[in-house]
Formats: sequence, structure tokens, C-alpha cells
Amino acid sequence: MSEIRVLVVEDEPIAAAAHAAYIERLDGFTLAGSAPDGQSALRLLTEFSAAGNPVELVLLDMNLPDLHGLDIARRMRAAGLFADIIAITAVRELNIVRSAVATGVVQYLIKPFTYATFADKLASYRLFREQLAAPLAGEAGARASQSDVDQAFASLRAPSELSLPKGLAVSTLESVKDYIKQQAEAVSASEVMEALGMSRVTARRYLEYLADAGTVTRAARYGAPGRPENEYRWNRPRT
Amino acid sequence: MSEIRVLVVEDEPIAAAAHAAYIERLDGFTLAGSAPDGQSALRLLTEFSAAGNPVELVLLDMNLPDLHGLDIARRMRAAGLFADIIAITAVRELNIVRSAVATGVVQYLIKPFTYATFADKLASYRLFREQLAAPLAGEAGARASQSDVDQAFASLRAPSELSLPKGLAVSTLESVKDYIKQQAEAVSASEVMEALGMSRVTARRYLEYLADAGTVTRAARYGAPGRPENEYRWNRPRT
DNA sequence: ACCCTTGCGTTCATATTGGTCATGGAAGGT
DNA sequence: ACCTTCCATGACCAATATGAACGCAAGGGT
Repeated sequence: MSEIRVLVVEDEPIAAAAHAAYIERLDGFTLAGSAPDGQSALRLLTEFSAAGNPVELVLLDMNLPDLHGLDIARRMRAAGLFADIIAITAVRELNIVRSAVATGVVQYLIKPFTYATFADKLASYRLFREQLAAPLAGEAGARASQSDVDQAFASLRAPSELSLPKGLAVSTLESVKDYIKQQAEAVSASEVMEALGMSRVTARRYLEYLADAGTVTRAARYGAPGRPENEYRWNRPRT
Repeated sequence: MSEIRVLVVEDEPIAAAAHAAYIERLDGFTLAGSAPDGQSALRLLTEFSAAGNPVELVLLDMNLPDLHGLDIARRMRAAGLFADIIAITAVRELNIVRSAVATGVVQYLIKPFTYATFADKLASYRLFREQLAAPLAGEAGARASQSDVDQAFASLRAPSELSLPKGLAVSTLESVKDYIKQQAEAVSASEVMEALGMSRVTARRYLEYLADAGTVTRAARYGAPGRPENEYRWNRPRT
């Protein structure tokens, strides 16, 4: 299977370079080009398409100087450009998710994101492509069923299989995160232990991981006898 | 939340009537209209949109007398009509799945399908809409995160339970489902193994499948030494 | 000022389950 | 009757929360 050709559309030069570098680092993807605004993006897409070398995936920033990402998507469809789109958006623009889905946005990335998140989304997109290609190979015997299509679609959903360090489980991490998010005040390891019914060691390990990842902040709690207790507080979303 | 307005586009009168009847039977959906071909579908969509009462979801048959479904989707986007689309297609047309995704097709139904399959796809679409609506409720504090969006996408593209992947048998699945439904509390894989007299591997495989399909929820059971045991709880009756 | 008490941080072996692979037997097609 | 396909099984290794034991830092008493 040939590599998937990607166009990066991003007005900030630093971010654009970063995305391009990400793409090059990934297997199965190759950078087709880069565009700083909507007009040049559309022009590039048209040129590639006319040359018989179309772009298959567009990394599309929603905030561009000339056009909004949704407009670009709409014009692409109107022009018969059927590249898939992974949207990159700021936190405040979430109310356009549904419109984005309607214009064929396959995945959503919220700024700022780590390389791991980025790689994860692209990997699931590649899996989606592969699963669609496989049953279609045998032209005549292509008895792809509902479950084949379902499975292909399922690989587009993001199970966030970001690699955790050994010894940590995804579901436990989710439980801990949910609990902290709900608490207005800072919580201690012991409180998490009691609330979630897990051992103190486990609770502390996950809290420590979240603190290292920057999701929660850690502070010492003095005043009581005994060794000071660490308390953890949910971080307000970073811009 | 108001009901989701649906337009049925289908040239065969019998099938069209059946789809319309299906829609009316489902909670949360209401039939906005019905069209036998592409031209009238586009006209209806435009009219509804102009009247300030737009259609939100289109059940779109791919084989129509005048236009192909993909063309209709493309023209919709060009005209600024952002209704979501659930495509209905015959088996032989699977090679257009990717193009369909690019034009905003959210789900794929393969003819012939049962009412259960139909209802399942619409239910996951409704869930998707609800999950997007929830975090957006608090206008100012709408700090939906990456995981929120991921979850919404996940429910949109969750595989339907009605199409079994290879390796699973219907009768076994029914046994497992019946057992879980009867249990008030969450059950572990070992309990299912003993109760139904099957091996732990088999029990776990079916439970895992049901969890992926969203029929049961999976949670870890802490408190005892050893690796945490997964427990599964009946989630909601699939209509 | 010193030392004792106190309670959490840290580490390690252990227990128990999750996940994968190749095998066996049954059902259906030829 | 043979072959193919499919599903459940058993045995393996890997994963992960637990409990106990030890160490450490602050409070409080002498």
C-alpha cells in the first residue's frame, strides 16, 4: 500500500513546521505540501488533483487568516476534492464539531496536543484506510458485510491508546481523573483511596503520574502531625 | 432537546414507506419528509432550510434514478446544507465508502437490513448528538476536552452489536446477554464462566465484545490482592 | 534543643486476572 | 466420505493492584 499523502494547512509557521515534522516521522504518511492560508490550500489541492497526484488527507487548522476551516471544507467538497480532513481547533470552537462532521471531518485534534496524541489519531486513520482496502481487494468476492464496515468505522473512533508507562491501566487512570475533576478542592491520596476503593499505593501512583503529565498540580499539606501529605488539584485547561 | 428531523430519500415506494415508519417508531426522531429522487431531495432540503426549519439527518439511498448518492451529498455541501447523512447502500458499492466519509456520511447501512440494525445505527447517532450537546450547555465554561470529543466520536462510530465479527456465535452471545440481564449487580468474567459452564477465555471474549458495542459497561473491581478483575454491568436495553 | 510520636511516601514480593496462541472437535458444504 | 470453516478450549506469559515493611519529615512533649 502506498503512503498517504498529507497536506498541512496552518498559518503559524512554527506550528506548521512542527506538524510537517510529525508527519515525516510517521510510517505510512508522506508530506505532500504545506499552506499558510485557505486560498493557497485550495489552490494546492486543485493542482495536485489535476496532476493526478491527489492529496488524501488534510491537516486543517480551523483558524486561518482568510477563511474559516469549515469554509475550506465546504469549498473542497464543492470543487470535488474528496480528501479526508483532520481538524485542528482551539478549545473555544467546539460548538462547530457537528458541522465539521457533516463536511467530512474524520478526526478532531484540540490544541495544544502532544506528539503522542497526534500520532494516535493518524494511526487510527491509517487503520481505517487499511480495513477499507482489505475487503475490497477481491473485486468479485468482495462480500464485505455490515460488520466489516462497522469495524472500519470503529477504528476511526479514538480509544486513546496512548502508551502509558508499564503498570498503569487506562481504565484506572480514567477513574482517577474523573474523580479529581469533580472535586472542587484539592484531594489527597488517602481521599482518592477511600472514594474509589483502591489501595493507597495505587492511588498515589496514578496521582503522581498525572502530576508529572501536568494534568494536576501537586502541593504539600501541612498542619497535622505526621509526615506532610501531598494534595493534588485539577489543572484548569491550558491554552 | 428537540427531536431530530429526518428526511428519507429512497426511490422504491415500499422501502421508503418502511423507513418512514421506522423513523416514526423511534423516540427522539421525527419525519420531516420523503423524497423519491435526488432533485426533489435537494429541493426539499433547501425549502426546509429557507423556512428556518432545517433537516438535521438524511437517510440517503445511494442508488437513485437521477443522481448518485455521492453527488447529492456533494451538492448539499456546495449549497451549504449541513445535514448529517446515513447512507444506505447495496453490497456491491462498498468501494465508495471512503468518498462517502469525506462528504460527511456518518453511518453506513447495507441492504438488506433489519429494523434492529436500523434502530441501532440511529440510536448511536442520537447518542452522539447528546454527547455533543451536553458540554456545550454551559456557554462560557464550555471547556470540553479532547477526551470529550473522542467520546462523542466513539459513540458515533461504535460498531453495532447486530453484526457479529468472526469468532463469535449468536447462541453463545444470547446466553451471556441473558445472564447479565438477570443479574442486578455487575458480574465478573469468572462468574459468567462458572454460571454458564464455559471457559474463562470464551466468557471474557463475549463480555469484551458487549463492552465494545456499548451494551454493557466495563469497570475494574479493586480491593482484593492480585490483578484487578473486570466487572461488567448491563447498560441499557437496546430497542 | 532534643527526642518521640505520627502518619504518609516508597519499595518489593505476591496474588490473581487479562491476553494470546495453537489445538481439538463440531457443523456445514462439496 | 472428505475437506473447509468456525468456534470453544487449555496452557502459556504478561500485566497490575495489593499488603507489608521500611524510611522520612513534620508536630509536640519533655
